[in-house]
Amino acid sequence: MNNLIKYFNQFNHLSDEAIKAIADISKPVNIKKNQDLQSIGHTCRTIYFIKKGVARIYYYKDDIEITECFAFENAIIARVESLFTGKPSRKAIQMIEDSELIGINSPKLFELYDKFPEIERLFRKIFESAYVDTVNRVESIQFHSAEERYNTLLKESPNVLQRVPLKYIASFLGITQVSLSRIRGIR
Amino acid sequence: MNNLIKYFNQFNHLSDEAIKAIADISKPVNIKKNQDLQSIGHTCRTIYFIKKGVARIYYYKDDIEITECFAFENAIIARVESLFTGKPSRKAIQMIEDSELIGINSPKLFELYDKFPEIERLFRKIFESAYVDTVNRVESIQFHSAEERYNTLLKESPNVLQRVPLKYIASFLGITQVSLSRIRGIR
DNA sequence: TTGATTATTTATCTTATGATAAATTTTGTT
DNA sequence: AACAAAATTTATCATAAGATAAATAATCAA
Repeated sequence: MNNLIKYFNQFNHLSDEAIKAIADISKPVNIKKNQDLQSIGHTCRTIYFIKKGVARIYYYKDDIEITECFAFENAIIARVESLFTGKPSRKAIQMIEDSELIGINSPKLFELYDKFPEIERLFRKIFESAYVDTVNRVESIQFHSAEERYNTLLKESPNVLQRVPLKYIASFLGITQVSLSRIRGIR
Repeated sequence: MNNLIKYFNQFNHLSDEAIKAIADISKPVNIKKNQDLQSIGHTCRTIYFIKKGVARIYYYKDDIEITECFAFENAIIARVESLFTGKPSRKAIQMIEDSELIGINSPKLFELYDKFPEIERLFRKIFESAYVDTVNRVESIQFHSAEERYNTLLKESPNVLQRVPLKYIASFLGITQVSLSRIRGIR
């Protein structure tokens, strides 16, 4: 839990009582490389914190698999379009490496919001921050070339190449694997 | 305020006291067609509710103006990447028609969160919903052709063509005005 | 270690969109 | 109404990325 508490403190300080309440609805999850953590069609009822490993969210469009995003250590991952709507998700979360996570039961978490406004505030701030990241991502896709996006990714996550297969990176960038290979070949 | 309260109730019911507290930090704003509501370089300290009119958020990339999004009646608009970070925004909000808005002072709103958890919850839900919309927007840009995106926009906002110049729609779709004209010409 | 599978690169050809310029239409102002 | 300015369309040529196929490289399992 230690890293998780450190992560929380970046957003909002919690009382010991609140930390205990979250610990009570959390449990460790270990998962092997290439396994799905959550599968397509399943409604999101768990928010995960990544202690170790790399995650990606993916979905299918016309039978082609598309990676929506990656998440690394000391970050939270969830399919928010299901978490916040209660609808089944068309997306899955897969762990790209052998991974250790902490799963927080989200229906129980939302119940805690009533008793602990500090917990509601914490997650409000976490998701506001994730929202800002997503807004910035729209900007990066909307009017940057594939090559610019590739270079930006390398700058922001220098180790992504070591840890994530190129085929996943390609669809994340919005291009085919062949195009990515061409862009990489230029230099 | 009536429509605003109706809008709020979609997300979270508020007590009369909470409504009064929000009313006390809100004021009407009227603005002429094509005027900027908030300008580039200015830090977002107001959240707007649109009673009448159409808004867009825009910014510049390499001296080219890009429209990030539109907002119509009975919606909220704010430059969240500034609202939530406190940093000056590289973006502006412009009203595309003569408009009537309600401006809510955001520093004061955030202070209300301490006294009224119900208000914090309301805005948490409002922005969670906006976050989900943005996640869906990433998906629409990431792997759909310009023509698909145009058709989706028409389906989602059938009256956008009547109210918004095509040059704004083009950059919103991530293409040039000339390309949009070509796509429209096909049918 | 070997063979099979999967990932990545390279090559060729096609296509959607960009850049630029010019023509036309619409809108706004006097 | 008439002019000017702005928005939209049309045309031409250039280019980045898609589709497909095949070659090579890396990974995995027996």
